[in-house]
Amino acid sequence: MGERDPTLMAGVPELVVLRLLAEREMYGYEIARTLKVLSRETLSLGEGVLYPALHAMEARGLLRPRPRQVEGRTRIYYQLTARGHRRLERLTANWQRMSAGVARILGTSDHE
Amino acid sequence: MGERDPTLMAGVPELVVLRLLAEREMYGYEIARTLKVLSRETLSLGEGVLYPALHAMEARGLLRPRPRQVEGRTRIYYQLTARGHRRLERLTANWQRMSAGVARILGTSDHE
DNA sequence: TTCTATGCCTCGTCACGCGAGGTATAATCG
DNA sequence: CGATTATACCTCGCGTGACGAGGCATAGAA
Repeated sequence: MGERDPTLMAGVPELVVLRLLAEREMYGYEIARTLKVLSRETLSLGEGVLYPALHAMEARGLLRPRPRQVEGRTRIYYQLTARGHRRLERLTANWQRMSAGVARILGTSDHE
Repeated sequence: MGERDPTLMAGVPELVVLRLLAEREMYGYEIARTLKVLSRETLSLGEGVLYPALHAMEARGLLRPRPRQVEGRTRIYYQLTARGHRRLERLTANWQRMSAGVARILGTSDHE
């Protein structure tokens, strides 16, 4: 029942969300907007991806919800747990290994 | 019925297989081995991934099978079609955009 | 009042990655 | 000779995750 690796599948949403939350706590809507800006439009998580992902990560103990009322609206801020930090490191390492692998393949003209 | 993009999901297997076949025609087993070596063990396509992927790509007209008998064993070499080349370009561009996006997120300490 | 932005949510689909298993031949090694 | 290893193909079934489309509610602007 340990954390299951995304094997080859990207698992990008989980990775980037964890990364953002490692910086500071944020709420869903904010995460989506920030992601768009930082990635310069190349990464956009639809809400149909984002919210289910957040719930799943919460259920796995990777983040802790911090609901707040702000100007009549409910925001659910999320904090990374210790587990979440560990997960982030792991996923980051995986991503780097695998994207490096892909880069090597893509840059292959048979040299090296 | 045009080619469906892997949205955010990696679609790495399809991408790397197309890339290898762009270089020269190869058969399944060879692809698996080559991939391992070139990516330095970081990318390994199990046969449960590779063969279904090859069949799917063939069905979509991205590659053309070239069966041959070699030393009593059957090898199915695959050639990239024109469609396959176009698909490769597209996927490559997508991959680069998105991995750049991820890299930007990962490298975020709030600067830039 | 109607529209836009904020802010949350769920449901159903679909494709895909993957492990486990299966077949068959050729070569190698005891 | 028999067993094991490498080659070479394949399928089935599972799980999960990405996604679009939709829905609810409030605040403020037009």
